Amino acid sequence: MTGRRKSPLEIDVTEAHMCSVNLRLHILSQVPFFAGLSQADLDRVNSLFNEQGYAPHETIYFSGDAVKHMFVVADGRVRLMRHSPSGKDVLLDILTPGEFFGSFSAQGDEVYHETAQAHTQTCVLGISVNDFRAILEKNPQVVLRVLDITSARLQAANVRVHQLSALPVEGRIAYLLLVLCAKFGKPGNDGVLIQTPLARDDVAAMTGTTSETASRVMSQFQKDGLIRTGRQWVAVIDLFALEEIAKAEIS
Amino acid sequence: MTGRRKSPLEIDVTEAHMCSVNLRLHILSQVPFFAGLSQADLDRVNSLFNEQGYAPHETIYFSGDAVKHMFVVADGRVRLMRHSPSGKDVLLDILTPGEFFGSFSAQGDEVYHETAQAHTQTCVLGISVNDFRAILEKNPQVVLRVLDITSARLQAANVRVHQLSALPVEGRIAYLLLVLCAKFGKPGNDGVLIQTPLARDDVAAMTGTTSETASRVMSQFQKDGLIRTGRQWVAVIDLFALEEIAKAEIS
DNA sequence: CGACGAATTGAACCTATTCAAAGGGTGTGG
DNA sequence: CCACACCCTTTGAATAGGTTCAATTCGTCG
Repeated sequence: MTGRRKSPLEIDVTEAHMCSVNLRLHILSQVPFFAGLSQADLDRVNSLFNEQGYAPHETIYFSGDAVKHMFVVADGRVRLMRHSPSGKDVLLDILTPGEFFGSFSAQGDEVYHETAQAHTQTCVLGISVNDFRAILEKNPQVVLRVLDITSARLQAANVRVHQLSALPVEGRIAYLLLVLCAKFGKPGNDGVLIQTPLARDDVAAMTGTTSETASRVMSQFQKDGLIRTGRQWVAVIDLFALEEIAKAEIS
Repeated sequence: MTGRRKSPLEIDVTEAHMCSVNLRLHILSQVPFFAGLSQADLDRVNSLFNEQGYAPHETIYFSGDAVKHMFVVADGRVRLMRHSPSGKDVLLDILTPGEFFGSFSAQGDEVYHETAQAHTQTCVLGISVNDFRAILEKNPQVVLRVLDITSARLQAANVRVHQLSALPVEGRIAYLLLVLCAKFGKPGNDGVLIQTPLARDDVAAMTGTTSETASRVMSQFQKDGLIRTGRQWVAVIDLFALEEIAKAEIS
């Protein structure tokens, strides 16, 4: 019935998207900062989470909402974004199973600073900030891991600041494709497919440009044989060439 | 002898810039994540730090250097920056006494991802990453505080990404001045003086533009009576107007 | 005072945005 | 199974915002 589809993306068409208990435990054990816990601790932690399914474009929380939960992606893709009154939204990140979002500062923020939205069919595990803080206070190694992850994200954010400040659009898009490739890449027939829906709008919102410009740049990349792309999908063919473009700053 | 100076900035002209033992202890006790320690612990921590003086523009470490120390600013101002091959540097932050820099992920990065440079006469306290990690492992509350600070910085970095993506230069500079005002502002005769040397180049490097454009924008701000500015200094007069300009697009 | 570095200002140029219209893939409903 | 409608994508042309290069002015310190 979908034999006509040209898109190489594997899509998940489950209905009410709930995850099995097995999947839950598997996911939690894969979350980097719970990796060190014993099976017993893990079971206890698991019982503190409750799950929730979301359809594409459904909002998990809005920027400005009071902080109540910390979340882990169990299945699907979650978008983290910031809004502007002008309507020009910024896409901070696309999260994949095992990644967490929401509040994770120990102090506890008052409100969320970004909006979380289901990007695909999604199952999300949530834990109240109080419960999460209790886990942090009881398990010092967990805090250290959370700190590591937060540091890495700060790192990545600074790279992005650098690029937005110093690189032209071409370079920023080239770099973005490399990052997404490292995160979502599945080697396929020709090139590495970025296994997530990815519209020109998304690329634009992640690189601080417009969908038209993103389209122009990516069309050029395709003409030059660096990528293959279609509606909502991209596959990277020539990683090395993209690296060169991302690194090349107008001397 | 400096009666001819027009600059309202208070500058520090000490020679070899070393800080007294009293100052050291005072600074360390003010560092947010050592705030909870007992006097005895504080003394022990203090003995693990060694101090170092720097003249303006001296480099504390280079981006790419192997990570060996974590630092705390004791006196003066420190610049954190990233380089580009093109020479277009990005200024990530200007640090003030009590703030820390260098590596602080528990895992330990291999190399520094940014360059630290003295912005003024500066005294810096350094601790080896091993010693610092030992403190983290012994004092869980300290880790929680480090996590909070890191989260706050991630927060700020994301705001910057948002602005670079969605705001025109005018708005970004207006916002920067507000941030610097909150951090360095000293109320004075007319307006709030930003108590740190601040060249047009610096403003440009923090907002992703050129010094010429920064100059044009700030000249306009001055004409409109929003700020007073001279060589290497800025005082903010109309906070509210700047907020309006900065908010023009931000939620 | 004199010299150097910082700031200003002008004009040409260029990148990326904006507005607009046409072309294509996807999946739904007939 | 086809056809249509919807949304994503492409492409074009005009415009604006910022950069670049260059020349001048100004402030600060020796």
